[in-house]
Amino acid sequence: MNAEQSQDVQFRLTKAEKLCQSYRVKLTPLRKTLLQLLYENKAPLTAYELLRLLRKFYPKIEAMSVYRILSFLEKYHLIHRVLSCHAYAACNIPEHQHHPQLLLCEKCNHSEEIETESLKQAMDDISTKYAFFASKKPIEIFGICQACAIKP
Amino acid sequence: MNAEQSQDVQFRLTKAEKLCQSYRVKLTPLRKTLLQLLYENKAPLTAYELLRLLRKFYPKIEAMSVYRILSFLEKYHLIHRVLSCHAYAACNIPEHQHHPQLLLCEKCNHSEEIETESLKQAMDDISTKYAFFASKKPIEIFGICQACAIKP
DNA sequence: TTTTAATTGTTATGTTATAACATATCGCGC
DNA sequence: GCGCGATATGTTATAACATAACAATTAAAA
Repeated sequence: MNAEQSQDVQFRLTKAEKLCQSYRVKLTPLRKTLLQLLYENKAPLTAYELLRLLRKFYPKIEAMSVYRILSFLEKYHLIHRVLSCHAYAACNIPEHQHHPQLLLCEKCNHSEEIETESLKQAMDDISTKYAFFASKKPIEIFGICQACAIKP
Repeated sequence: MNAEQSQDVQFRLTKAEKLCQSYRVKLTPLRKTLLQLLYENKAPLTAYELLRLLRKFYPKIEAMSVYRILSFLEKYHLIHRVLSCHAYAACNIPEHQHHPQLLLCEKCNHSEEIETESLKQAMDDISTKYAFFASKKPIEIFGICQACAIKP
């Protein structure tokens, strides 16, 4: 990770801290470390991948704790649970609630959070047409990202 | 299940048989029974739910066989794998390949396969805007269906 | 009829997720 | 500082989902 990226991670962590303060909840060291791991990874990480990574800092941590932390972070919109790949991705815009839209690359596993107006519009159309009240669980779109498409 | 529904199941099974014939593959009794179970259920069923149901007819069947049959049926577009709930739903329009759009009710678990032009359009927009080549894995939209919304 | 491919059986194990209860730590009123 | 409740984490067990590897059987082609 280069200096710019590392700075970005720090910036996002600070933002997360402030958000937690505003919610009157605590971003404990454990929670912060896990969040940092997600910030440092473009690809969503599974609970057990996070477990292995966390053990470098907290050798005795168990799966249960990881799941608890993930629940906490999800509750405060700091991460998205990516249902389709049993994994968890950092949220890019935790400061306002939204219906997340995720592009998931099937080759490199990277996830990109997007905000596309026509997709929002489509959701509205569906609500109307089918009287279906969509929740805010991420819409997961699979495919091949540009970087992977141009690779040999 | 009433007579009309039962007739519909038979109709879809016949259609599935014909499709398999056209693909030169076999819809064996085991595969057909599993498919029928999915046709008879509005809600997607998990592999292990299917296992329990199948054992009424094939008492000695194991999980592995269920997964194999599910792979087969998915390969020939007869069912969709619903990633988010580890479950499998019958496809409504197996005769032509498409990018499935699923409405999943969080209360009653029913799934409805829809075809909404604006959602298709949104996918095209995203392809263009992000140079992202979407695959045909189902788009899963969560929420509350009309029937559940009006219930007490 | 032989031989080849497809299907199904069997056992073992890997992966993801939660339940239930114990212990520790923090913040607050006193 | 002390006791108390709330929050956070530790610990163990187990449920739920999924695949690997190899054996046996059945169907179809040569």
